[in-house]
Amino acid sequence: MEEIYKPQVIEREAQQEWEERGVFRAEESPGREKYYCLSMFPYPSGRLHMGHVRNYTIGDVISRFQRMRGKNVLQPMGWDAFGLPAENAAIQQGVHPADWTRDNIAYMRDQLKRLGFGYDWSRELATCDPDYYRWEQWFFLRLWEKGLAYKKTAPVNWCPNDQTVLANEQVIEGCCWRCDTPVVRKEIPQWFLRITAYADELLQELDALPGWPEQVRMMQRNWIGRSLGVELAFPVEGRDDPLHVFTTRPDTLMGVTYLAVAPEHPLAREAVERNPELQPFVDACLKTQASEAALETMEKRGVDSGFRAVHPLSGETVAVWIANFVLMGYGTGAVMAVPAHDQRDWEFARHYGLPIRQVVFPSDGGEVDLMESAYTEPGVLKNSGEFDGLTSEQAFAAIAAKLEALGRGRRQIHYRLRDWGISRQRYWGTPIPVIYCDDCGAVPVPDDQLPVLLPKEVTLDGQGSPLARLQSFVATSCPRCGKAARRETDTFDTFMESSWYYARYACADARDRMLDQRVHYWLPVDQYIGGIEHAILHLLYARFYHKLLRDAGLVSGDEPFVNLLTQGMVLKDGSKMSKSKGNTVDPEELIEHYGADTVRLFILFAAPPEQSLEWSDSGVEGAYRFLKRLWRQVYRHVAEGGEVPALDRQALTPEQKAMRRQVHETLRKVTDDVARRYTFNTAIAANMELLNALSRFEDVSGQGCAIRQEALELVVLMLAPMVPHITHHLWRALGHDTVLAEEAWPAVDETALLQDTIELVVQVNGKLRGKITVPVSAGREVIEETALADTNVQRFVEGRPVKKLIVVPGKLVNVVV
RNA sequence: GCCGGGGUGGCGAAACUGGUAGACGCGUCAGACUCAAAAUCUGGUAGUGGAAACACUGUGUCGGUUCGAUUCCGACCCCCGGCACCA
Repeated sequence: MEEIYKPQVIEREAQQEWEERGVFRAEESPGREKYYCLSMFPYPSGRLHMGHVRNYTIGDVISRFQRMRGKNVLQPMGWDAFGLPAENAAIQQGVHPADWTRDNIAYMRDQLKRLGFGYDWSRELATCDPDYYRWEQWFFLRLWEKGLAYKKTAPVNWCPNDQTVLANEQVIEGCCWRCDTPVVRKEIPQWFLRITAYADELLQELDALPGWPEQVRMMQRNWIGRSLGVELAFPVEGRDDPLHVFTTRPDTLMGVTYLAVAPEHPLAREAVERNPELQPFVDACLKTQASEAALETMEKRGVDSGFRAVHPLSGETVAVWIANFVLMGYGTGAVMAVPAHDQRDWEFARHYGLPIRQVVFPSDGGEVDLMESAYTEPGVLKNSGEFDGLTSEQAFAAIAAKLEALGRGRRQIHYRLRDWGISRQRYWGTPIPVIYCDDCGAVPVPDDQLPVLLPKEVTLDGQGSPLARLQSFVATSCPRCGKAARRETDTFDTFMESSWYYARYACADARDRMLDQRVHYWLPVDQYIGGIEHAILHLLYARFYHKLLRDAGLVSGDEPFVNLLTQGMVLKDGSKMSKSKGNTVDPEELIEHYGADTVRLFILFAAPPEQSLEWSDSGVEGAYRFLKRLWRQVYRHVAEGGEVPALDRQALTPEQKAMRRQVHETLRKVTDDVARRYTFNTAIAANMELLNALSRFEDVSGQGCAIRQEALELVVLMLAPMVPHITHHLWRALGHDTVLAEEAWPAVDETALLQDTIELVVQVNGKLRGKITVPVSAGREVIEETALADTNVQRFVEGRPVKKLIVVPGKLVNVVV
C-alpha cells in the first residue's frame, strides 16, 4: 500500500480512468434533470494563465457537485479561435495563424486535461473550424433577408495601429481596447446587426435575470441607456427642413433661448457654405473629434451659424449655434438649449452671453441662484404661459401632448446603444458571405455554396486587409447574373462566434444544420462563469443573438444564461496578474511541482469566487500540506487494519456521539456552502476543522474506528468536487471499488445531530460573562436559573435587581440589570 | 459627477436571519523529533494591563435605534470597478 502522496502519479491514474470510462460524457436523457454548466471558452493564446485556472476550477466544482447530486451534467469546452493575436504572431514569427492556433489549442487542451476538469471533450469546438463558421455565415444571410443585417457607410472607430474598425464597445476612453492606441474616425462601408431593434427587450429582461449579479445588470442598463423624451421640430428661417431636436425635459421648453447643432450636422455644413468664416471652427472641431480622448478635457465652444429658428409654441426667434459639445451620434445631433435648467447649456450661455430664462422653480419656494449654476431639479413652472403652475411631471405630459396635437413633435424613446458593426478588415476571422456585382449590387452567397472558406495562402505583413489583395479569393462570379464579381473581403467581428457557441455545444456534431432539437434539452445554460470584463460586450451580444436564434425558431426561451457568476481577478502584490506587469505565476510549473489538486485547492480556499484573489506562494504550500495530512490520516486509519465494525448508533459514548455530530454538522454546512452559497473557501475550512478534530479523536475501539471510517469517507466525498484526484485515490484506499466521480453526494444523518445538552452563552448587559450547559429539553425557568447561578454572572450582577431576562432559544441568555 | 461593490489582526479571510468578533489558512513565536537541517507533530498568537484567573478596548469616522450592532438607520471619509458633454 502506498504511503507517500505522489500527486503526479495518482492524478494521471485518475484522469486515465475518467477518460476510459467516459465519466464526463453527456448524453441527452429526456427523463433526467439536466444541468448545463458553462465556463467562458478561452482564446488559444498559447498557455493557460491563472485567471483561466480559477474560472475553470469554479466551473468544475459546480459541475462535479451537480453530477453527484444526480443531475445529468453537461460541461463542455472549446476555443474562441479567431482573432488578432494569431495574425500578430504570424507577422512577428512567420507562422501561419491556422498553425499557430492549432498548436496552441493542442497545448492548452493538454493543460486543461492535466488540471482534471471534467469536460465532455466529444463536444469540443473551435470557432475557426469551417464546420462552425459556415453556420454563422448561414445565419447572417437569414438576418440579412429579414433586414436585421444591413450595410451602410458610417463613421467608425478606426485603430491606426491594428488597422481595423472597432465597435463602440471596443473603445475604452477613446483608445483601442486591445492596444490602447487613440482611436480616430473614418468613413467606411460596414455591415451592421440591428441590435437596437432589441434594445427594449434586452433592457426589460434584465429584470427577469435574478441569477445575474446586480453589477452586470446595471452596466448593461447603462450601456443600453434608454431615455424617454420628446422629439420636436423647430422651423428654420430660409430653410425647407426644420431642425429636429430630442429632449428629456420638454417641461423646460419655454426656457429655450438658443439651439445648438453638432459640427457634423447638415445644418452646420450649410452654414459654412453661407458663411466661410465659420469654416475654421468647424474644421477644428472635426479635428479634435478625430481623437476621442481629447473630448475629455474640451471646453464648451461654439459659433453662431447665422440661422434663426422659430420656437414651436411661443413663435419667438432663437439663434442656432454650432457647438462642440453636441454629439452627432446621439439623438438627432441637435439640441434645444435651456441654460437655466441644463448645466452644459448654462456654461455655454455664460461664455457667449446668451440669455438665461428660468421657467422651473423649486416647489418648496426656495431660492435659486442662476449666477452660480443651472437649476436642474424638477419643480413648478412659471413664465410658461398656459403651463404655469404645473409640476415638471404634469408639464412633461401637457407640453408633449400639445406638440403632438400641433404636429410639431412626438414622444420618443432614445437609446445610447448603437447598432453592432460587425465588419473587420482582418484576415483571421469568418469571411462575410457576400458577393458584389456591378449590375446586381450586394448578392448573398447561395446556401449551397457555404461555407465561404477562409483561404490559407495569404501574405501577412500587418498592412491593411490581406484578403483584399488575394485575387484568387476576390475574383468570383455573380450568383445571380453570372458576370465577373468581387467577394466581400472583410471578416466578422469575433464576438459573432462567441455569441452562439453555448448553443452549438448542445449539438456540436450536427453537420446539416446550425442547431438541432438537442438544444431544447440542454438550453438554457444553468450556470455561466467568466470574467467581469465581459459584462457588456460578450454578454450583451450573446443575449441579443439568443433572441435572434429564438425568432428564427432555432432555440426556445428568451435568455441564454439563467445564472451568471463573475469570478474575481487573480492578483499578485496587489495588482492584476499580467504579462506587462511581469507578476504572473505559471500554472504549469505549479502543477508539475504540487499537482493539480493543490493548485485547485489553493484557488478555491484563498477567497470566495466573486472576490479578487491575492496570490500567495506560502498559501499554496499550505494547501499542499493539508492534502498531505488528509492522505496520512486516511492511510493511518487504514493501517490500523482489520475489518471496520458496523456503526451501532445506539451504543455510542458521549465522546463518540459528539464526534459523529461534528461530522454531520460539517456535512450539512458544506452542502449548503457548495450548493447554495458557492463559498468554497468556507466549505474547505469546515473540512479542515473536521480533520483537525478527527486527529484529536484517538478512540481506537471498534465503534471509534467505525466513526473514523464514516468521517473520512464523508470528507473524501465532500472534497471530491474540489480536489478530485486525491479523493478518487483515497476512496479506493478506504475500501471502495467504485469510481468516486460517479458516487452520490452524501445525506446528513439527522439523528446524529440530536443532542442531550446544549451550551448557551450568558451575557450581562450585552457582554459575554459566562457559558452554561443545559438539557436540550430545559424550559425557560431552568435556563434562567442556571444562568443566574453561574458564578461569573453573579459577580457582574452583584445583587442588583434583574430588570429583564432575554432568552434566545438555543443561543443565549442576556441578563439586564 | 452618476451608478455598483467594498473598508474586520502582521497577511488572505470568517461571522449566512440583529445574538460568543477574528473560524480556517498563511506568517510568526515556543516546544517535541533530529548530530544538524528539512519534513512532521504539539501549543501560543487582535491590542493594552496582569504571574494567572480575568478585565478593559476593538470591525473606516461620527451619531442613532436596540437588552444586544461587523450586521439596521442617518451623515461623512477612503479604496476598487463601471459609465459619462447622452440632450
